[in-house]
Amino acid sequence: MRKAQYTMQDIANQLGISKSTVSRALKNHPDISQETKDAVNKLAEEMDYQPNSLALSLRHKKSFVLGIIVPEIVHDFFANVISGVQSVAYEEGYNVMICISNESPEQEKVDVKAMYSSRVDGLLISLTKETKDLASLQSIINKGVPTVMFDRVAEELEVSKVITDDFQGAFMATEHLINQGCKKIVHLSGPNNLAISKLRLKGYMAALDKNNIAVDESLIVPCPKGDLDEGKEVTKGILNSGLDFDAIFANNDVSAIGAMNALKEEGKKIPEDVSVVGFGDWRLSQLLDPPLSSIEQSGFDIGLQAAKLLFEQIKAEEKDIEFSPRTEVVQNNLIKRASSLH
Amino acid sequence: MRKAQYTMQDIANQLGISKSTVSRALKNHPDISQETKDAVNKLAEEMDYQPNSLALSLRHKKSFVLGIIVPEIVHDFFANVISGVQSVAYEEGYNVMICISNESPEQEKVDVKAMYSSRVDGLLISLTKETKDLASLQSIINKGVPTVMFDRVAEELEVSKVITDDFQGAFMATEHLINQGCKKIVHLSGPNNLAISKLRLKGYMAALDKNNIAVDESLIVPCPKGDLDEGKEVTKGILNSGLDFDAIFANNDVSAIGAMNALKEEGKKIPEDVSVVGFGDWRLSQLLDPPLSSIEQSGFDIGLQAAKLLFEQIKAEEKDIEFSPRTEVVQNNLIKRASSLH
DNA sequence: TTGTATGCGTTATCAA
DNA sequence: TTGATAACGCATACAA
Repeated sequence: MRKAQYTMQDIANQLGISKSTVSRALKNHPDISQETKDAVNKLAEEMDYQPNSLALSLRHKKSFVLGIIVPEIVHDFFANVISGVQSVAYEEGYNVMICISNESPEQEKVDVKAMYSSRVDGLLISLTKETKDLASLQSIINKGVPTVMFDRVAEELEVSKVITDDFQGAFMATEHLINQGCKKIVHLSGPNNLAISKLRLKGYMAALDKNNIAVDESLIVPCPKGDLDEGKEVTKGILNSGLDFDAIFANNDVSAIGAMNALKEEGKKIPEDVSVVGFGDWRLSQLLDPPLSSIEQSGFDIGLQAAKLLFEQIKAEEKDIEFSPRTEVVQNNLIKRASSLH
Repeated sequence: MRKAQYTMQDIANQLGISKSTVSRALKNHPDISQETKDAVNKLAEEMDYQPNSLALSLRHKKSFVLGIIVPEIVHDFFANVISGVQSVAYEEGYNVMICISNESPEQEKVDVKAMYSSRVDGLLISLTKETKDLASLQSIINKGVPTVMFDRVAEELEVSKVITDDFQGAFMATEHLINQGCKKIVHLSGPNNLAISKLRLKGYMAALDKNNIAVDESLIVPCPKGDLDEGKEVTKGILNSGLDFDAIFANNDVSAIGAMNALKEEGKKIPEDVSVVGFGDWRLSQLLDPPLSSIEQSGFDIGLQAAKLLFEQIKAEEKDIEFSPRTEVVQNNLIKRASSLH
């Protein structure tokens, strides 16, 4: 049977004082005599007394818990986000409660309600791919729970958001290739309907433009599925078509790997014959042979920024200051190839 | 300013009834008239009333929260464990609170205390690599919090544990190679002082033994560091030494990739010339070219088993039944190579 | 310097 | 069928 927890009342009884004195002694209240404090602290130590956060939270209407809802967790990006959030939460003395919506909008709704029931002091959320109904999220926002969306955000909600800079990342990747001397850069582009695909394409074109390289439409090859086989096939296709190119900037990390595999099979050397850069988030870039340059969507930084933004809001609210939602754009990082650049 | 939350008292006031009636109506208590129930439910719906779990927890001395402490989260294995735990927790109507000890024993202690302060109904923990002092963990166990350790467990604690079957996994990997016709199987072995290395080596030897293949000591090559370069160098070394072999079973996934890279550089075909199997946990096995067979330490299953074991214990305790700690061993899975086996 | 009383939101016991 | 009250563990306004 689970032992009853020790409470302040227990300490008070043993010492023959009142529980409010114990309460004050434990938090080093100036009114309490050193003598009493010492006695209380000593006994608390002996009994291994641990305060009950639940009672505290109820009392203060503040749980010191942050909620985070992610679509999946077995994914470096989201794992990194959580890691970033945790690091900020720790500093602030907060705990983190996690829900995984599993890409299910229904689960997501349940999660949002659970977060409110747990009275989290703030909520971080990245939406499911299929989330349409924002009612439950809107509802928790209406209830005044500070909320920050990240990565997969909903434009229509008036909350702070943290997103990656897709344009800038693509720009960096492309310019990185240009700086290596590449002039005919293939872009494996993503689905046209996705905002991120468009932004990455724009970044690619902007970099070319800045460096006075004309955009060649035939170098922009769609890779909508973004899987390994597609990347491989598409790359073999352009190799066989005789298209002249000296680099590939892939919209997607998996497409990039597919492309690398195709290049190697066709006897091309990387990066001597063709340089490849991918856009994505995966620590295994360095396990590939040769290692792949990549534009990393820094999940950690996103988590960091999102959590900081959330705390700004939480603190503003505590002080009853108005807080205007804003959107932070997190810079991407170019993970340099381990081998030398040509 | 954060709006005040609605409480049962608010519903009661508006309806001119008492809060206890509201409480009963909301949980469909048989004593309450249908009329009242309908009125209460309707108003609760309108006000978007959400019960306060904190008050509930305090009242019931039960938080419906599971705590999980992992050394890191940006790691497929632990991410999978969390995923497995979540799936069980959801079914039981529990939430999950996560702490990341970041491989720091100090942080771990803080986390354990935080978990107790939050009055989690159960704790899952995988230790830091350097954890020596188990006092805080012992303390929370003494307080009667159901606890299950997984993967990195401490022998000396009398709690349930869930671990992977290293012997069986290595046995499977080796027999998989034998079944493909391999007879001279190199084993890239891990650090001698680690229990898992020994178990994997024993599994390798047992499989050979069962299949009447003599153990050749020269085929057992140490790869203590387990990094990419080591795997590559060691493999090149054995290739240059003229050692005759037709397969590699690597103790570690990264060593396996290093080995593959070396083989490819030396013009060996995989799996035609040499078959490779790794021991580890990484979804990218299928992104490699060729995809690598691997013995997967199923983090998800570990999480599943650990959580189930934990709930068994929680429920036994609620019913005041005594519960004896036990250790579950989770079977590994062999992820088959996508290409055909020879 | 310390004690008493009250409330946080909920449920359960006992009356009505 | 409903209401009043106490209790969960803690902090604080007010008394002493």
